[in-house]
Amino acid sequence: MKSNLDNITPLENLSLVDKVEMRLKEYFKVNNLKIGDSIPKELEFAEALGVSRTVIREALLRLRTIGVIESKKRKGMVLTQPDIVQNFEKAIEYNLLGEEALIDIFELRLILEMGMADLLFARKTEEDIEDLDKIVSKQEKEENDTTFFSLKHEIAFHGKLYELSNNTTLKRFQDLLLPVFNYVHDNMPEGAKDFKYSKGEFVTHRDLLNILKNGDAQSFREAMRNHLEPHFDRILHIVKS
Amino acid sequence: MKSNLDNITPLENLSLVDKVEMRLKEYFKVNNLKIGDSIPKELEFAEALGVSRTVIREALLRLRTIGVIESKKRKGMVLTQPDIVQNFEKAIEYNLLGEEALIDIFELRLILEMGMADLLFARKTEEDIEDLDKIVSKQEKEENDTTFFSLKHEIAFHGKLYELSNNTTLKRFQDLLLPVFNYVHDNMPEGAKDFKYSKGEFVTHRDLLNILKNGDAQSFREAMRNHLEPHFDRILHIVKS
DNA sequence: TTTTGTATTATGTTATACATATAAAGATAT
DNA sequence: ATATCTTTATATGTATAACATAATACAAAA
Repeated sequence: MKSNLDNITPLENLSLVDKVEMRLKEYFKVNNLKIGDSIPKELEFAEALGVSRTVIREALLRLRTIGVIESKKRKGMVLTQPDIVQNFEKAIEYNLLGEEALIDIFELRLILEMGMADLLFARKTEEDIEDLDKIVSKQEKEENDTTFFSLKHEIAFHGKLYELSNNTTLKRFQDLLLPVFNYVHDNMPEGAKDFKYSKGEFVTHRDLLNILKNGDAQSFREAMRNHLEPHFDRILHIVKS
Repeated sequence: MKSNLDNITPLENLSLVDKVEMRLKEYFKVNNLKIGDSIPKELEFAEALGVSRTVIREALLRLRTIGVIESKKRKGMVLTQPDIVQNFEKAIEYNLLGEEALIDIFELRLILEMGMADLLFARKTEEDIEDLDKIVSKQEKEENDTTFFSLKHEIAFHGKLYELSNNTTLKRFQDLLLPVFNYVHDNMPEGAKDFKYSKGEFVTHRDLLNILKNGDAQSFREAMRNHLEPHFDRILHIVKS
């Protein structure tokens, strides 16, 4: 007789709260509840499901934590549109992300900047261009004065690009990715600023802006690729565990 | 006497749990706790902060929900690496995302696919190419047989691309974005399949694969842009509210 | 009509007791 | 001495009951 433990499944080890949460999710689905709809009060759920109010509260608290419901005293609880970025944000606040996750996120940001060219060209407005112009001009002036490279301008320019995309989720995403970006930037090895660009010259924010004015998405992409080359160069040579 | 309510600020309206959560976060920071470290038990926190165990539990539950801590009976609680994608995932499961958020996410996916070319070329292996080849061959065969366009192949191919990136976060991200992608795809207006490509011809998966074999990142980007043109075309003409 | 007080109600908080899983120590067998 | 089986202590999980608090509705007063 051959023993095979692959065919035997462990009996589910779910807590009551886990089960209640599943039931709640099912309840929302079956009743086709939408944003703004209110749900029964805790005691009613407790009675209906035959568990204590404590368990119901814990399950509901989970939902509140991920932003699916909101509760108000006396009024009860209503379904809300979850803020998908917010949870991300909270998790990051605790500074518990490992090296690998940080690298992943850093890469993610490079990917986003490379990929959003089409959106920029489709959504840009005259005002946006003017704003960008101001940002670039200010940078040029200050850098002339101080010969000091400031992350501030970096953030202002690239942040504005995300704004141009007119994609709220994307923009908020980058807001949240900024600290990570800074972290990796700060831990940059010495001499990284003397980076040798393969094409010989560096694409500046001014260059990018000009392309945004008169060029097309494709040339913007390649210019951005050059602009980000030092970062790409560093990242692409990291061997992940 | 002129009454002016601008100079009076509302006193903060935080719940006890809110405050406790802040204290906990501070506690982690001050003690410089890292992943794997264990934290005091509920009763100790309760006593130290002078609140009931319930409140502590609710605050800790929030942390557990976003994946910052894990708890085991008798053992206590330990800090864990938060799974940043998981929270995203949970929020989406409740089908409460509004039209605008869905569009944002759909755009995000297009951006990712456009932006990851460099990563693909830096990380691709012989095996990856072989796998992709199998996927494409299978698709070609089945489509010849049935003349039936299947999302299955679409998912297999593009999913594999994400895998190539060797970026776990990115890959998991697209896993989670798939349902949204399908949703938008399913709600595609009739006739979208007869889309007229601006350059006259359609870049197939086979074409992309060949570029991945012998070409470079830049040409891959432009090929991908063509491949995704119907999606871009649709998205870029949506006027957001 | 507007303001102010009052009752009501659902969530927020406290307290206490018990259930349950499990790590750790101790006992037993090999 | 090692392995396996019991026991025990313990921190989280669940239940119950009571009270606090804030927001709402509604009545009373100005």
